[in-house]
Amino acid sequence: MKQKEVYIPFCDHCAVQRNSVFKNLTKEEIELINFEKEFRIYKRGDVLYNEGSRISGFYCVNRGIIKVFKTGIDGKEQIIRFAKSGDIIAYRSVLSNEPACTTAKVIEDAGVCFIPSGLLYKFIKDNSSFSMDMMKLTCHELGEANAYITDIAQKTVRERLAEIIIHLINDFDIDSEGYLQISLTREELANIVGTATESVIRLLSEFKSDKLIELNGRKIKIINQKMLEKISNFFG
Amino acid sequence: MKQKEVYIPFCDHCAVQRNSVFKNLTKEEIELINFEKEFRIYKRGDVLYNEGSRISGFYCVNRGIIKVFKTGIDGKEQIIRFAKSGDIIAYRSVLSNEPACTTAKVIEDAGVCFIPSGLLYKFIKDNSSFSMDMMKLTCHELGEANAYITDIAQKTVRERLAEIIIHLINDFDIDSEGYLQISLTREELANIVGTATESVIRLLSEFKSDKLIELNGRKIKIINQKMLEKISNFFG
DNA sequence: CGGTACGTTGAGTCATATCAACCATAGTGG
DNA sequence: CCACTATGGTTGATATGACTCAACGTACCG
Repeated sequence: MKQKEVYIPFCDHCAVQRNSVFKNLTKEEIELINFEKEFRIYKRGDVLYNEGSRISGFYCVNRGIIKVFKTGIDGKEQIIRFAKSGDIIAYRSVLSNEPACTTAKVIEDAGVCFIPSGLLYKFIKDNSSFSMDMMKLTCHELGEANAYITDIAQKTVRERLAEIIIHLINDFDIDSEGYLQISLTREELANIVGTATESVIRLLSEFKSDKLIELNGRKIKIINQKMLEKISNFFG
Repeated sequence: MKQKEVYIPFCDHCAVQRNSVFKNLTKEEIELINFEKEFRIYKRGDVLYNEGSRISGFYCVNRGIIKVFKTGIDGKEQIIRFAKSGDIIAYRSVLSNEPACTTAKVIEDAGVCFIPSGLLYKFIKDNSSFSMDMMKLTCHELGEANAYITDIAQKTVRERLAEIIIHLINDFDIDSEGYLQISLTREELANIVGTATESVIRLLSEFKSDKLIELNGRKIKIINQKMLEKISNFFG
């Protein structure tokens, strides 16, 4: 992990602007993060932390994409969420004071700030607006988790795959040519949907012959989003 | 809903003792809840609030059992959690300031205190210990939701049913004769596991012939918990 | 006594998992 | 430079878990 001329982001040009969870911190508090944080650079495949480990802080993603997953029986990953620029991860373990219930692994080369737990506790204690924002964030995530439980329990793999594609569009956008701005292996897609890799492959090529998407390796081009939404039964 | 001589519980004899999320509130704050809360009595089948509605407060269960569920496609319920004495529900919607993402319905006749949102906001603002406890609660629930996503995505119905039974034992205990202290319809069981009613029926009678449980209507007697744990692949 | 909700069982079907073989690509080391 | 290996992608054949549909039993309730 050579780091030649690493540009370390300053918090006050970074998180605050983005309407992030830090938006209600005071100048002094931001300055404190800026002082105590540790900027780290990761490459694809690097692990930020492992399921079961105790962590002494949380992470704020500056750039890149991280996948957050649980490891199920016989090692199969279940991807719980992705984190991208502006998102924080591992705060759940810090706040519930439990070992990490997930592993975080880099999907696209990333720059991440590590912020010690102490600061999180301090801000929650001192700054009730921040406290409220954190609560809002957590509760929102809980709501999404509940929705996902229902989906996974009730929808078919086909519906779920379509829905995941819609979610990825919402979270990562598509470029001017219609290409989804995140590329995942078929296995990773399977590990979000909760199915076998082969099923994802088959369904993707089904979507392709139905002219809903086009495929170029890992790049997915969205042709008919409306129809995908219809298939997914998803109204969000 | 006739209420003759309703005994309204006093908060200081109630929640605080129980090592609940309210344990770090001051005497004055507890008194405030006691003053502003509204005690309500519900019978089996009554609905506390509906998915999609805006709610102006949250609920603290004094006695009884409530099921909290989302309604999926063609009206099939997905039970997310149960709430019993000492548990609070609907706080998620209040804190995230979103409409309720679940419906809450009574399973066993219940007494419930309704506490207006304002108090929750106030306590989070004024009392950082409480704020931290709420955060801990939410984050813990989020961890459980994540675990459940993984289970539902990766385990078979058989494994999940066994696991649910174990969870129910942990949450609701068994009486001196080994009977699980919560009784659910087969359909409700199916709506936790995320499967069809018929599948639950078949698997339960399978468990019965394997001498893992005995069945008396809705009452489930636990014979071989160890084996159920083994089947469920659950280590918690 | 009929009605409604719940429980049970059997039979047939289908979506999805599993297993296996094969190809493409890229990185590695001798 | 070429085998060698690992990783990811694809396709086909086969197996099966779980759902659906349907019929029927049971029990409680007004």
